[in-house]
Amino acid sequence: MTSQVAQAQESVHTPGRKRDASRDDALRQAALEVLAEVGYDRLTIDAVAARAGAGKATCYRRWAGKAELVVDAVGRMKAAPTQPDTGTLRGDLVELTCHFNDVDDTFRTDVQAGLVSGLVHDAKLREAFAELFIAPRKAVYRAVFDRAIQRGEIAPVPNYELLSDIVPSMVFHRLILTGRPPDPAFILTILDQIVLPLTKPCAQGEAAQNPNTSHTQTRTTSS
Amino acid sequence: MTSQVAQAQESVHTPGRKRDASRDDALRQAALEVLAEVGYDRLTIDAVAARAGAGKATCYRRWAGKAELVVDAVGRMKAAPTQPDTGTLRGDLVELTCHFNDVDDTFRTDVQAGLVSGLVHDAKLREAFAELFIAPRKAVYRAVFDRAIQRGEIAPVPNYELLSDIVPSMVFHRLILTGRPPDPAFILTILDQIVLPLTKPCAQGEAAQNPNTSHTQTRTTSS
DNA sequence: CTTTTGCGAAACGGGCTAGTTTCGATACGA
DNA sequence: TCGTATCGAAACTAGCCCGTTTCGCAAAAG
Repeated sequence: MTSQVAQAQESVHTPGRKRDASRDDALRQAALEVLAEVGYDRLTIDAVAARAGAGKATCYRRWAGKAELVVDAVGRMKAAPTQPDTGTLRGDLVELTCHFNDVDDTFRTDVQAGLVSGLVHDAKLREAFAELFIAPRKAVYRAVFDRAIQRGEIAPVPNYELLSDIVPSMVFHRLILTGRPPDPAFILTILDQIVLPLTKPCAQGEAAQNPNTSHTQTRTTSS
Repeated sequence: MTSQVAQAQESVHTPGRKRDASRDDALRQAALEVLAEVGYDRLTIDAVAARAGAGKATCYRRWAGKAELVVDAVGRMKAAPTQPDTGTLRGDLVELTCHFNDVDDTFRTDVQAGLVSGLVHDAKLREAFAELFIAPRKAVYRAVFDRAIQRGEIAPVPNYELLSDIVPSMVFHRLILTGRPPDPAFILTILDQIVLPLTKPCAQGEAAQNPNTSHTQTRTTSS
């Protein structure tokens, strides 16, 4: 973006001290930590620079401002890697959701929650978030469902994209509204009571439309 | 809360000019509008007072600060009233979700989105939000499901609370991450492909556990 | 009329933040 | 060695916001 980048790549003539690449990483890491702790809108360049043990000038020499720094830092976070293959759909989903929501490693969750306050206003941040968190998640979910289908474990699901959004949506909802980090038991409940039942052939999309052809089997009295 | 309230109710002796009740409403309404437009953390008392055509002193004479004003204003919003009774579960849910998410009236949605930036940090605001938005929603959902059960339309659902969170969660997720207001088609898709299928008896909670006893009936070939 | 309070408007002090600039020290190339 | 660019640190300008206070005026009670 800035002129320094072009100079660094095109090493025409480079007098003077070289830029310390370790400062880039330190600042990015500090930005992620501050982001996780106080959220996007309360993140200040001063706090990031201080945590990195760097001067503000060093920071502004690399990024134009807060938005660019955060987007770059979030963008370079190690994307969720594990493509689980436990042999069962449930096993894959459990590992997947627990990993994506980082039940064990709270840092990624905190970063995600910290970004929320910025997502509302900043469209650029929203794009970066969608590309860096949502898109890879969707891809992994697709692979897991496809493997289960090829395995013959479930019938083909036309709406895997919808299914793969259930857990993240409900965890996100819970996180913002209650302020509590994702609970493994909560995730398992969603999986066992919502997602997995929907993969059964009897519940494939053909709902309602004719609500009066119902099953009048159970009343409030004893069955 | 403040001493003025006690004085107003207990009219012992009230010298001087009376407080203009219309200023309360004007300030609350202005607060909601600013909240919907710029969000909680970017809301300033100055902006609210200016929009209400009032002085800041008038505002601070009634509320201690930003948090109290917003909580009071949100709390006095007309709560979702319509207890739908269309005769079918699907009809009730459609009316319910579309109303709660205000497909037609975007103001309530904007207020909700505007609150998000404050929910992350402010626990008090989170409690108010939960009490004023979540609790009544949950109650209405419960009534709708209960009526469907009594009607014999569906089997008793032990997890109505979980089911009633699906639509709001996914709409919320979509709202924050894409920035787009809730789409009626999206809501209908969730209802018909997720919520309603789960009310069928074959999909009642007993999922997975034994993934190998699967139903190897349907392959990718024609059924 | 006088007193007391509410009203809108404006100003003020204190605090926080962004982004720039300065300073002495350090590292690199010519 | 000399020039240049980076480094951390700090000072600095400018702006925004909060919460309080002041001011002139309007209304209600004695």
